[in-house]
Amino acid sequence: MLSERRQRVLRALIEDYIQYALPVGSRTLTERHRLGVSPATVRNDLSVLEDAGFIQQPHTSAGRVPTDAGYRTFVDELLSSGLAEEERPHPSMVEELRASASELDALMERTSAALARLTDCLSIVMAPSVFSGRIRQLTLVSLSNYQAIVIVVAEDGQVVNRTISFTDEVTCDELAAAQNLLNRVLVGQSARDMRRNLDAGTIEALRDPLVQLIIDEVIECLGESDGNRAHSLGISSLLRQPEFSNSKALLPVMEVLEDDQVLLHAFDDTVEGDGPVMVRIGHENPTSELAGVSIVACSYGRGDSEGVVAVIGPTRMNYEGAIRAVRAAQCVLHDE
Amino acid sequence: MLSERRQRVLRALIEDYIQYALPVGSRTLTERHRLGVSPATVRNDLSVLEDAGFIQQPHTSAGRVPTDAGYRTFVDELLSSGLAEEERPHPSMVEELRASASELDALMERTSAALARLTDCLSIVMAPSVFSGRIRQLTLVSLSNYQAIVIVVAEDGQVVNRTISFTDEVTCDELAAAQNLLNRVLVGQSARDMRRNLDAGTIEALRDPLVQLIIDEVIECLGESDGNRAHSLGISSLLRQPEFSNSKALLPVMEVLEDDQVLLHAFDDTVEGDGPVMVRIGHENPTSELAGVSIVACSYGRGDSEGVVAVIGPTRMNYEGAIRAVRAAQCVLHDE
DNA sequence: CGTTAGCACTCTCTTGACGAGGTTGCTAAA
DNA sequence: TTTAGCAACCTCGTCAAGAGAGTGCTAACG
Repeated sequence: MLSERRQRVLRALIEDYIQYALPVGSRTLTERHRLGVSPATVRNDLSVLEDAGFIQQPHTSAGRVPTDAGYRTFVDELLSSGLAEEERPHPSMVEELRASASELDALMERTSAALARLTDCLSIVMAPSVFSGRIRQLTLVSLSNYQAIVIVVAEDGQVVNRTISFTDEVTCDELAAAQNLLNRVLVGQSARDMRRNLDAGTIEALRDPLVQLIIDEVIECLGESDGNRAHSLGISSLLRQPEFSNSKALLPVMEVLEDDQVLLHAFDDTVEGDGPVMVRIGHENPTSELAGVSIVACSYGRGDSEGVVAVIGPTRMNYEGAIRAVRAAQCVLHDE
Repeated sequence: MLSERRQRVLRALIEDYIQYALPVGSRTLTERHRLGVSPATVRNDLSVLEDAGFIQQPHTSAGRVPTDAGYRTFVDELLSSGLAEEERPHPSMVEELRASASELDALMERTSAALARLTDCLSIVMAPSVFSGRIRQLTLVSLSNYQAIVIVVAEDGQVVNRTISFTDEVTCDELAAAQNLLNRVLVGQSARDMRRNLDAGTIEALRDPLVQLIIDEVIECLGESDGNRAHSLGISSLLRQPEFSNSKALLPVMEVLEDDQVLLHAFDDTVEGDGPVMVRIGHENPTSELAGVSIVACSYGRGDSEGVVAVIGPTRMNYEGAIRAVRAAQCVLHDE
């Protein structure tokens, strides 16, 4: 266990490094913080902290830099103390965003933009899963005798659509009949439910091939669209950070980000429910491509279908600000 | 006017520079191309080409590098000769993509991915404007007595939606009545038409405040969504290019790209109709942020509403490949 | 007159040396 | 346990020198 002073030293070092992005030495530390001890003492402490794995030197005779483990204790301390739940974060942001966007997509987009601006990080806002959410209504629109669009409105107001092609001619009347039937049977179910029922073969009416085709397409479409409803902004914010000034450092991150599949699963273990904020630091990330960045994320929404809001930045990010901002975004998106 | 040999020299230099990304000198040029003259002669030619503004030296005693004007003549030559229209580009790509995606959004996404991969550039695919396209059908879905979703299906199958809030209670019956009325009056019109008719006050039935509110929202929604339906992929491709190895060079480009407004207007002057490919090189771009990159773009679609497909890369991009790929994408997206 | 060879010149890039600046670890004293 | 002092270490910037690459110029050649 670290003595109280050594904790203070670690904390001071991390704060300085977050601010200046340069290795911090013992003298600088005593000058910038009222530690009440001499540089020599701090040097001893730094040596202990290094042995404990919280900090390291880029090379002999440079200052120290926090390790992932160092950030981890820093963040844990933050989360357990100063950043108490009761603090209402950025009330202006919440109001402003709520007022500006009447539609979920727009709200997500603006929230993402605000998040990127506030944190100087990349931000990601993923819509609640429409696959696990219930269906409110289903509409079929004929494009021709061989094509139609199926539009699904989810319980929470999200809308997804898909074009269906028929091998045989389908009249408008048949389409209307199918629409009525499907609405009677499917409303209130999720795609997950549908798949289960379909496998079980419970419902007699669904034997009709047209209806079956449409259901298949709906299920597939709902599944696919989960990956596509992510807004991400703030690459330019990342580019401004010194750790990404050589773009080689950014490449792995961008590769992950441009691959929907990876992105979709990057937050699988985000705590469920309107829960606490998850912070993953550097090598704590599941994929090696993300070993150089930290992710602050939490889910939002209620019940079956939850979205994710997250920021990604260098491990030297402002964790306090990021956690605050992500909490605020969670508020904004919660009961829209 | 340049002599035939000097044109060959210019072309050889540009091809080499595109390939190796290093300044090219006279000796290298004679070694890599069968120019049939000595380095000294090439030196004279290079001097002439430099005076004419087609190439420049990064510093005395380096090789030469093409200027924007140099690329311009190179591209004009390409467009007028080797890259004849009749050449069917990448037939496998067209087929593969067409088969894989039943929905416009998915097709755009995949086309964008293929384009980025093929060209090693950033690719942008923008959906046809739903603002200028005609409406096929309009659906209202009640969320509560004070909220509803309006879903607009465009003639070409695109679907956009928006949540509307009412100040006074609106029953399902009222909503249904409004839906019927709106479908009778609006189908076949574009948002542009609507605005005109609304201003003129031509149609008596539209005096109803609920109907009027909905129309307003529809028009606004269609206008806004034009900016949001862009798919862009390939940032990682750009990051791999040596000109963007220091990310400072990428920053202005990313800032433009993350600003929907700018992006929307970046292609305003793209030739209309299923027309030729537009190439804008470096400083030919309207905004100074894009002075370091080239854009190869063309529009696709027919009639009222056209989309745009484009790639953005360093001025040292493979113009031939990019033009081919953009044409192929135009084919893919044309009659979907 | 266009083309070519030769040569001096220029500029960058790399290398090595050197000093300045900053930080550490150690030791001995308070 | 804390502190002051000191030697050692490493990086970074500058500087000089040399290699390498390429140019421009001049004079000769067909």
